[in-house]
Amino acid sequence: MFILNPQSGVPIYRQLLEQVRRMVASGQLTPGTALPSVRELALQHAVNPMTISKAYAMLETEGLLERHRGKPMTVAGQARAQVSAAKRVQQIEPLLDQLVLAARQLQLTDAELVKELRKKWEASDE
Amino acid sequence: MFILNPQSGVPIYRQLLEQVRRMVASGQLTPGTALPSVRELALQHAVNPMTISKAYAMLETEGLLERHRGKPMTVAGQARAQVSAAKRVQQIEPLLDQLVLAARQLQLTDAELVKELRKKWEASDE
DNA sequence: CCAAGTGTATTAGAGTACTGATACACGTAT
DNA sequence: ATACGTGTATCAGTACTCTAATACACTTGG
Repeated sequence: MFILNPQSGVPIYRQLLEQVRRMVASGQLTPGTALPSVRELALQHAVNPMTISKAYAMLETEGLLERHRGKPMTVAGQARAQVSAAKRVQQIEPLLDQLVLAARQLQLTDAELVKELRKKWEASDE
Repeated sequence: MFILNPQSGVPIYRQLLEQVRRMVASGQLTPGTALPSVRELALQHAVNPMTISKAYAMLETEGLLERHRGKPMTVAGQARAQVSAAKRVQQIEPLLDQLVLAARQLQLTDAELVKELRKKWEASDE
């Protein structure tokens, strides 16, 4: 359900935060949906359960998740299911900034960059 | 000369490492070129001089920079000036992977993604 | 020579991220 | 009631990142 890479340099909890935010914003996670359990995610990604739990707790503070004792965390009712495309685009701006900076410093052309992006896009098309 | 963002979550020394690598790979930094001094960069970005020094030291270990006592670090002679486009493209793969994952989770279309990328590209056109 | 410029070694400390072990409170199915 | 499923609090410890304050060795320009 989530893709967590402990080797990427990006803290695991932050990867999880961002991915949940995105999937709620896009409506792939709708209000009421139960999230994978802390222990399940931890086992699956060879990560400590508390790392997951803390990420979930932060998302609850944000109002994105709801906590029900003894039951799995669920997507909060107040979490707007479908955010406008414009607002969703805002969430990838930091990544775009990083990418464009890197491509410029490598003196790639915009054509090369777009070509590689399209290639990756197709490759992730399951 | 370099763009360092202490707030980005990516360690400063790593941002510097990557940017030097890219600019050497693209030939924007040629063998013999002197790099900005440790103290200059540190002042400019409100960062501790040792943070810069340590990044430089790592780049020397990599063979990308050369150290001359009492003089600025320079790009090493062995550092291949112009790496092939194919190899340069490899350096942005992790960023592309992150971006595509994010865009998919946000359920953006490839058209929207490419459009935003082009927009950022133009905006960074100095 | 001397002052100012290079990079660096050393040591100390703070803050964050993550691990690991343990224990607890609550809900649900049997 | 029992067993198992949730999430969580706590405490300790490790590793990494960055800051800070010194001091040193070297080169260059006056």
